[in-house]
Amino acid sequence: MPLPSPASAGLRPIGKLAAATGVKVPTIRFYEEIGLLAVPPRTANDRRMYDDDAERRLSFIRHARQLGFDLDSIRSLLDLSDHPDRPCAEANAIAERHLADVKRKIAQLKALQGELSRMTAECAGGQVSACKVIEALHDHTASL
Amino acid sequence: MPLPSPASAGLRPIGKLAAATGVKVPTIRFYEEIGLLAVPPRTANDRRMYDDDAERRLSFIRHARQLGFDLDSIRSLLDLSDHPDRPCAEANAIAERHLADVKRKIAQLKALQGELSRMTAECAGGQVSACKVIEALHDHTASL
DNA sequence: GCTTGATCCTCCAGCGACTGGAGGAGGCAT
DNA sequence: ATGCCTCCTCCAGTCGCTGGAGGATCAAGC
Repeated sequence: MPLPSPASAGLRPIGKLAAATGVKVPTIRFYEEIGLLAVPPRTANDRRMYDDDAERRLSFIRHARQLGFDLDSIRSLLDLSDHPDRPCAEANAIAERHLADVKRKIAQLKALQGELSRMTAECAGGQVSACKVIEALHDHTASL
Repeated sequence: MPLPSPASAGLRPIGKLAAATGVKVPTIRFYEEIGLLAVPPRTANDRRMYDDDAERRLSFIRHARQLGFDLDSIRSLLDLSDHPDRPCAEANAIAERHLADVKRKIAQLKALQGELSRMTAECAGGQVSACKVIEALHDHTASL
């Protein structure tokens, strides 16, 4: 047996957790601060020690963030994940709401893309006084 | 003649400017604070008074914001707009950089859209324990 | 002239989701 | 024992606003 510390199976410090999950150290502390991640046990010298469960939870958060969910939604999703007996309608609703958001943003960005393409395409590269980009921005009749 | 105030042709207070441009009053003050909008003259009682030029400048900023330019880019674009003799290459570069950014974001969001669609489509509406949404978030092999 | 309500002023805190730095203590490897 | 790495806390900054407190002033109606 390695050490007589209390049930220290596979505990790692915050840096290892960060490396394992791809979440930066300050971000992990931030998640703890806002109550998204449980307060972990500490060593005698105040170092946070994390188990596999914490890693799973953090990975969950990371995936959700990569998918663009905001932290409040993730809070709800984690809560649901902790209660497998509850109906999954709420999880679905959160995901679909987010999907609708994403679609809306795509539409918006495509409109921007169109505008910007037109602006840059028309610019022949002379002086600012003839610049279509600057002109378009001065134009009151912007089609947005 | 209306008033003997010094050359007060078409000056309006901040609220009128806000109404005319669609930019909120605190935002106008914010733009002034960060040096994007020139410090306007004040009345004896400290009220800011704006002329047509200020309105044109603010409209320019607003259009640029609607097109998604960040304030630093807008600062540069305004600067260029003030110097019609300069070549417009820089303006073009700013617009094209932004366009590339927009395209990148669209691609990213489309990937998200795909992921989210798949997740929600597969969910049959039972319990959380069988929820594809929650499952996908727990899954380590997220395809992003 | 007086009252009422709108507008203006300054200052400051907050949003979301982190990010990074200062300043210091502790741990690990040679 | 040396030296570097990691950890700790606290705090300020990012971006582009937004809104509120608390107070002064204006314009219009009566």
